[in-house]
Amino acid sequence: MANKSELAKRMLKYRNVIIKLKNLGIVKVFSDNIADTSGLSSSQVRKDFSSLSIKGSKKGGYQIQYLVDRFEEILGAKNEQKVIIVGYGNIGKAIINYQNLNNDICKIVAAFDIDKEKTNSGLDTPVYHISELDSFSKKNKINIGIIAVPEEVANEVYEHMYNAGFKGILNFTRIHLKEIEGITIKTINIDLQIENLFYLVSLKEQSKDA
Amino acid sequence: MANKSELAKRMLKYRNVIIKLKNLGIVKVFSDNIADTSGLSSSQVRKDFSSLSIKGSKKGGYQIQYLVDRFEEILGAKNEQKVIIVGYGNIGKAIINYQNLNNDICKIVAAFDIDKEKTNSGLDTPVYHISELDSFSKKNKINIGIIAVPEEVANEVYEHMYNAGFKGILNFTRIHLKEIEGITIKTINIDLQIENLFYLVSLKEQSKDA
DNA sequence: TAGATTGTTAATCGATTAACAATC
DNA sequence: TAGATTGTTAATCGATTAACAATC
Repeated sequence: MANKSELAKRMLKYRNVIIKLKNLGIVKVFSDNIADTSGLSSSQVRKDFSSLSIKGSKKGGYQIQYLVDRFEEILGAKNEQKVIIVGYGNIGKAIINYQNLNNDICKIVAAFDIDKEKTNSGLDTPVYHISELDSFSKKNKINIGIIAVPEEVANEVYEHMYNAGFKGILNFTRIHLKEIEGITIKTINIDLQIENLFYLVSLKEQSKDA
Repeated sequence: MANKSELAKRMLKYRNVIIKLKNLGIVKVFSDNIADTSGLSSSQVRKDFSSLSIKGSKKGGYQIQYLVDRFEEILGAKNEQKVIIVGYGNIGKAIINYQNLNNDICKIVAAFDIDKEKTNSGLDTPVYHISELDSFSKKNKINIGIIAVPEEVANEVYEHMYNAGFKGILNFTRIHLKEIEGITIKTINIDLQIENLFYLVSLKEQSKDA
């Protein structure tokens, strides 16, 4: 289960790293180089490449341009995609700011909120009332969205989006959204990560004292 | 390796979920309830609780107040902690906005940037020149920081913070920062998550067509 | 008692790593 | 050739799950 998702994550890492190496003017790389820059083991790099039918030459390593091409082929050309966000509170706004800057991966083309006071179609990222979500996403063929609403309504919004035909959701709330057949969910829980960091650091400090 | 970190992550999840259940007025829970709300299996909940010496009663489940107390004991009281952020560009600003809102976990008390034009000690979150990082963090006993600088300088900033005695780093760049003895790193790569989501969704759509 | 749930052990599952033959 | 690196298989490692005895 974690399988596909983890490999996919590594694939994206590989592509990013490879593009960076190419930009540095490097022409060929060894599994070791890629391992170092991506924080993985060389065994894993070779294993993944092998499973993706990416060929290297013994002794010669991998041609960087070939890698770039292969990954583009496998992952699809990297063209900007459109997403919408539900929830135009402070967090929603912060995400919009974060995302729409120096980012060629995706663009948040609209926000939706239940509060009519917040709607404003004159902004760079227009804000519509939630009741317009279905028609907007259908019209613009958008099926991936971000949830940045208060926890209490996260599941409700999730269901709404599911019914509206969304296929992918990026969840910024602390609530666990149960994955239903036909929809993929990713959760980014920044608070949890920070808490986790604090906890791990405190653990280390304790064990050092002991 | 992933071990400790994964368990820690689940522990934080447990605490969050348990507090929510308590706030709903629930008095006792079964491993099943916790599994559902946290997206884990009941086996795992029982196993984790067991390894944390958290006792339930057969048939009676777990007393919620007891759970709250135990987790507080284990994880430490949840009091706000201070962090700083390096990088006061758009992303840094977005993170500051995100973090300092409705969040009792941590507070970003200062930002640092190399650009003197950006320094401004009059803001809610004051911005200082990077040269003041060492003295500020020492004076305020801060050893956890966020990196939100351009990729090219991420490793440089990382080294700087390491030398300044930082113990934990939350990395918002796409660069892999190699963990050194004595410092813990968490990376939050929002772009990668979104890319990943797009990729997984497209995979599913393809397999459906086939 | 009958039914339900914990606590724990054993089985499974899968991911990662080690190792090395093939070979450039 | 000698040395180095891939590609792949086998071994390891650990995490998750299943199952069930204990027991409330």
